[in-house]
Amino acid sequence: MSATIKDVALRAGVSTTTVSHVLNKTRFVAKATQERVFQAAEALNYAPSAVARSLKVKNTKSLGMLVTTTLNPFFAELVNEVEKCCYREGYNLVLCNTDGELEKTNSYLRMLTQKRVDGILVMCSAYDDSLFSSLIGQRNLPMVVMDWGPSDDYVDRIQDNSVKGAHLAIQHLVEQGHKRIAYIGGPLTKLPAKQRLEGFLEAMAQANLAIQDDWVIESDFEFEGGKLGMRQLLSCSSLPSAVFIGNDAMAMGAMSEAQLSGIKIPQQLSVVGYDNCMYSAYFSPPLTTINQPKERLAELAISTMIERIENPRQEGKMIMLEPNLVVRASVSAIPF
Amino acid sequence: MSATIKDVALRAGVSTTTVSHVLNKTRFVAKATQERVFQAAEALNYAPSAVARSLKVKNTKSLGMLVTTTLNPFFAELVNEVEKCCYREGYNLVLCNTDGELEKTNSYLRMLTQKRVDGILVMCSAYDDSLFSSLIGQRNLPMVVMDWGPSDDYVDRIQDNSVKGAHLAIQHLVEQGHKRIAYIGGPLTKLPAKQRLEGFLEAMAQANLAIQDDWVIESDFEFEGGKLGMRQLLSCSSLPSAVFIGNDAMAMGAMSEAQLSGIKIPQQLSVVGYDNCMYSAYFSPPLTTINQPKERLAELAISTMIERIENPRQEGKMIMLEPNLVVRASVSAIPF
DNA sequence: AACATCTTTGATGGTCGCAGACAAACTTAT
DNA sequence: ATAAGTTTGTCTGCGACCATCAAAGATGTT
Repeated sequence: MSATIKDVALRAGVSTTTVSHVLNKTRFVAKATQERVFQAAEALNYAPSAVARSLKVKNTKSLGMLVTTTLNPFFAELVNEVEKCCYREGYNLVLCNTDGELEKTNSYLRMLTQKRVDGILVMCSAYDDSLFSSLIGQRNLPMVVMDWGPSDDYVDRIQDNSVKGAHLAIQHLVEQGHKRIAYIGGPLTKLPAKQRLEGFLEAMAQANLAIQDDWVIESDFEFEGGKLGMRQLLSCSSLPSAVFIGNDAMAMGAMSEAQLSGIKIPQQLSVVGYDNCMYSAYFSPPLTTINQPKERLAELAISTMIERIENPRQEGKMIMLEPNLVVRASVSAIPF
Repeated sequence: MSATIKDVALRAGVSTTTVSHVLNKTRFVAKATQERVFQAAEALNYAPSAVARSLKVKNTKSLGMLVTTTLNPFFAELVNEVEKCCYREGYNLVLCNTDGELEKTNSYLRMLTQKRVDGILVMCSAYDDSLFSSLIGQRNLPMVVMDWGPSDDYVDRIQDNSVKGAHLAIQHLVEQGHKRIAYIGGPLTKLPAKQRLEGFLEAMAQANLAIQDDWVIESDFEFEGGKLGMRQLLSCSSLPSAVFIGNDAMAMGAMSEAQLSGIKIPQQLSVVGYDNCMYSAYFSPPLTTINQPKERLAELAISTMIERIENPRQEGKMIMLEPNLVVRASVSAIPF
């Protein structure tokens, strides 16, 4: 099969120790000897076995990432950023889509544990108890969970401030003169969905605006869910002048549905999304939305992870990220 | 740290061999003994070390995937399908975005080799010679490359039939009465871009339609590239009645730009995309596009991969996938 | 010149956790 | 008592790292 360190040593006429040392630059070796080693390695197309190495040094330089689904553009962008950070830090990323299935999640958790990844990034944004208990079984393994909060002192948590994000959205609409505002959100089993609804409710109350019951709709954070949500909204006896939508994917579905029904955005209906996915700048019209700092999120996740890997005994940190409003063209001002 | 097989053996009062055998069901062990082993494993929270195992059995049950960027929705969807297949087959997927950088690609190639992944899926769709030579250095490693064709007999290749896809698109436009057709394509350093252009040219010729030079635009397969491409197209002295766009991401950018300029789609301008990404159904209007069978692509890639892993000596296969047209609402018929 | 001491460089063998070839112990049958 | 079957154990090696040891060369001392 592939050459081992022994083969290289043999060919270079030195000991394996020497080979190891020149390859890892772990102590001084005579120039000439180094040269011989390099040549031998080259000739044999030698690639040191990370698995043997890992067995000895007890780390694998790989991280697992548990994510609901990368089909959602927000997650896709986040994974992209995480991958970039991992690469920069010399880690490999093993991608695990849970598809929201407990069994798949558990199975992956088991695999990752056995493969001895150095840590696990969790981005499932569900606060389901059963998942939770799966996770704590792995307590020994460094973990940072984003967008979700098992109240455990030994995992690090990173959260976007979703209730603030919702406030920002509503404030913007109010400033533009909107009073009749609807909401299409994600499934309440997910923390961000819950928080965004909460923020919506709060902000509406703060602005002294009435909330019409059939104008707050729970959907699923997917394209199709947005479409369905909008259809439901359009079937109401009276229509709002604006709608805040829990994420950009649903916003896209919703806008498509509205426009198919002949509704002009933003003239007849304003919409604000959430996430600021890349493509939301290319909607027709470009979407006004709440930005989640994905790059920052990924960076924090990885740096926190690495800190924890290097110092496993420290207490769990909790990091809060601040969203901000990105104004584009999907909200119109209402004249008084 | 974590318990080893030895600890389990000790606690269960048996040899490590027995533990190994009951855990792997690799030979008969008396019921009672099994029970003791399971209990011991449970009590110690034992998770067998896949790294030690891999060292011994010489496989890692993980695959590497080299992909330009998962920011592109098409790749994101493909990766998603690939991940599903991997999971089903008991493999882990390590995600490697090359971002089109040779250095990153090489670095990842090295890492994957050292980590002893069982195979590498390549989806860079560049036919750059330098990348090519990086790859053949890894000749020993099972590889299936999609969307790209290093003419090497020892790697498997899967291609979508992009020239046919382009034909389909143009035929559809022609059938709807279009004669003035433009094209915005991807960078010609990528094979699919090249093939789609080729198909466009062929199909136009077949339909006896003239090709206006400034109506064929080379862009970059990104959202923004589509936008820029459309801007360029709109600056032409005369406008086409339809445009075929090399992928859905660019189609989105292009449509957004056109609509921002007050152009009605499809009334004033028809557009056909390529890829049939999930979200293209939610454009305004929903996009007529060429479907690439992503699920099938992923399945073929993985099954081919596994075949090759099990039988490394076989000759390289070449598999061609057929695209098909998905009609939605972005093309209008032109009355004669 | 001969010996001691220090420095530079190379070799040896144990270890990580597991699998599996080989074989031993213990039953039961003949 | 021997053969055949059942159940379990011993031992080596996978490929790298590393602490320890050893040899050779350099320098100093008498």
